Amino acid sequence: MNAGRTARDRARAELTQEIKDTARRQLATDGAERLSLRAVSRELGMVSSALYRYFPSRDDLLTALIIDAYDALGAAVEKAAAGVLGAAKEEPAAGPLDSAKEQSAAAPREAWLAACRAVRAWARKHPHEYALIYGSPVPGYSAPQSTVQPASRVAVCLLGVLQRAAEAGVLAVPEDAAEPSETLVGQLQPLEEIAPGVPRAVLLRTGMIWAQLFGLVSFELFGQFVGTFDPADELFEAAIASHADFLGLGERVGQR
Amino acid sequence: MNAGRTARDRARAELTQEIKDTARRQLATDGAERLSLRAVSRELGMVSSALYRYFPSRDDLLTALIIDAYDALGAAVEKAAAGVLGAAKEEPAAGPLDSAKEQSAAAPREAWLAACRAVRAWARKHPHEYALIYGSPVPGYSAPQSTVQPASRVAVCLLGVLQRAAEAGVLAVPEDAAEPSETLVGQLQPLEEIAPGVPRAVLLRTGMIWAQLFGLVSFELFGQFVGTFDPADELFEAAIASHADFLGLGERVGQR
DNA sequence: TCCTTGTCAAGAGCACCGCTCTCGCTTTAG
DNA sequence: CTAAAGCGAGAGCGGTGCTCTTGACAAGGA
Repeated sequence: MNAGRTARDRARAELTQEIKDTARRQLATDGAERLSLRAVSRELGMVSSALYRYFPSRDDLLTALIIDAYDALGAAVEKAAAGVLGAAKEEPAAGPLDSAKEQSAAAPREAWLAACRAVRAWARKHPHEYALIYGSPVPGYSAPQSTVQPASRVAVCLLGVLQRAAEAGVLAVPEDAAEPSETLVGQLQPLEEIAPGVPRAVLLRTGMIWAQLFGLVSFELFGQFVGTFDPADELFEAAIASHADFLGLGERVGQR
Repeated sequence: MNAGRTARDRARAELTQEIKDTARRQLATDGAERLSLRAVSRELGMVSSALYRYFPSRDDLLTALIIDAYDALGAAVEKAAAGVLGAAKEEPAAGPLDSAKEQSAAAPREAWLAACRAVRAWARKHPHEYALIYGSPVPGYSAPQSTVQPASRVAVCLLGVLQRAAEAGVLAVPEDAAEPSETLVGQLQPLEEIAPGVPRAVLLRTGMIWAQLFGLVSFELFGQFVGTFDPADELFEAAIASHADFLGLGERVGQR
């Protein structure tokens, strides 16, 4: 990490980070639209043109912030899921066998719920960064290829939880789930590669739930709930519980 | 409508509409962020300052466009739902009694699905206007009170479909639906006033589904599905079908 | 009929924006 | 040691939202 060979390299890396930090701070106070290179450079005590040595354009700075945001959210969600799964894994011999089996059955569901809660918590903590990545895309701006890998981290993490559940044998394929059509099977291919072993019907449902999870968070954050579900805590809890049921992550195995 | 008393009033109304139309066109091509008063005035052949006689600021123009967008979407959804409900109402004596009853049972579900499809269709047809109302909120801008009524049109329409279903006795309260907590009952109050007769458990689920529906549309429109559910038609159909089941709008009454 | 009153488009101007180019200076690499 | 590359500063271009002033014009009362 500190492998900046020359002093110039180190200075450059530091200043690049400093620019991103100040930009992120301005993002939090004024929003993405009002983020201005000139204001950032002013706050840093340098002239605006010097900033172009580090980011070729305003959009490139935004792209860097977008990638950072995806990564931060992904890390938060991964940590939350791993926390539950790891904890359940570390104490397998705590109680009698029966209780241990129950625990390992409940762990994936709890990990799923924890991941969903982490998405909401991170979004509420960094609303402008969330808006940057899950709000309307910037007009002329089209997300460069470099964003797709960080962007997929949350989805990959959620799929990982389901795969763990499938491996542990606690993923009950919902009985009323229709087998996906031919077209859908093709579209599910990427998901299948990420989480082999998860039934296609569940993968399809994961696709829906994935989008819908962010729908809930976005509605809360963007103010669509004011007047009704203003603190959306309970609505969110009810929703992600029903999601877990819908995916076959029920603690009551086989139900529904 | 054409009650513009003086010629001046009429000219003013016309020009106001013309400004909105031009702005909407620019919105469709360049996005909200790049919408510029100067460009609008240039296209209209007037000087930029003259535009401030009609809209006190850029944000006010945006507000007008937002309200128009909410109204257009609301009208499209209402039309789609009414089309199904009206059609089912007009031919009650087409077949034998048994068939007629089946039809009236299926109508609310079809109306629900039609409304959801109308949301998606309108969004795909007017992506920038959709982004304006369901994307990230403009930074410093907070939605004025005048937007909340148009904003609620879609939700009211969806609730209306459910109420019709409840009145027709084809809304099967899902058996595994938990009764809302005290807090939630309070939050559901506004929904209850809009759609009296719909069970609270269903109202709660409607709140979730409402947000989740727009989550699906947003993910598709904002490019989150590229690489997987690229034409999202089938995913969307599967999702809204599961929504209808979830709400108790099943054609298979009582199931699930 | 004239004259007041209010509305209008136009223009100049302010402060800000993204971005480009040139100019010296310093650090690096050969 | 020298040439090249990287660096910050400054000037400048065309664009933006917005304000203020000015003069033309139409409507309505005396």
